[in-house]
Amino acid sequence: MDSEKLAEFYKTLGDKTRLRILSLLKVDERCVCELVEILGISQPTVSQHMRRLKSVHLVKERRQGRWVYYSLDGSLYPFFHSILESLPNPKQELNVSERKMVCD
Amino acid sequence: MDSEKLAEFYKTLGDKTRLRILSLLKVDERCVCELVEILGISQPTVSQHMRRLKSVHLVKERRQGRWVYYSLDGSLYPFFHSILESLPNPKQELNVSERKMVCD
DNA sequence: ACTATAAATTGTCATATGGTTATATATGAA
DNA sequence: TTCATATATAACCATATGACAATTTATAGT
Repeated sequence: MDSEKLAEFYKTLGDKTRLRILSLLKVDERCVCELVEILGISQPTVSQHMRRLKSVHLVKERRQGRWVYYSLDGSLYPFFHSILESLPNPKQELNVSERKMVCD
Repeated sequence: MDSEKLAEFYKTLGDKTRLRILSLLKVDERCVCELVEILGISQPTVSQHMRRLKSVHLVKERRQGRWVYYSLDGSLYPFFHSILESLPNPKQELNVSERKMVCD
């Protein structure tokens, strides 16, 4: 991978909201509307972030009815698991019942 | 590390020029004036990049006379070596004699 | 076909970024 | 001290970015 593409990749990681999204996707796939609720930002903003994450193949999408579910897709990056490990735990992002589901 | 600081770290990596600098420092420490010549950008621009790289502890500096030599300092990051490995080879950045020195 | 809902796109705005030139600071040599 | 050189900082500018509201597109259900 050349500097240009690699920089694009890191630039995509260089945003607090996108890191939070990746943290959440570590736990489970999510549709846009779920992310909107959990993150407390507007739907278009989430969609833009997902587009960007998708453009560097950090996530992939799965359409199911009206919903588009996003999940991690780091297959391109040999060091992707290192990056994932470095992400903060998403527990605090989730509400009580979700957190319970994650941690049980 | 929280999302905020981690994003700052990746944002610092998210620039082509800074990645080129890190590639070069993989080979050996460099002073600012060397980087100016190799990279073909102005001295203030290099200094700004070095300040930013230093601010997230990706490089450290060593003053020697009038020169400030910068070298890698990824001690903070457990996955730093993974990131370094992903950097493109800096050979093409260097001129013939430098390349010879690096590769011999 | 009509309605409702999920997601994507567009337009706009404030701020951040990466480059430049000009200037200031720091160090070594004469 | 004076001069030369290496580096840092400041001021500026064009472009990129991340947020929002408004709109469009897509899909499911009635």
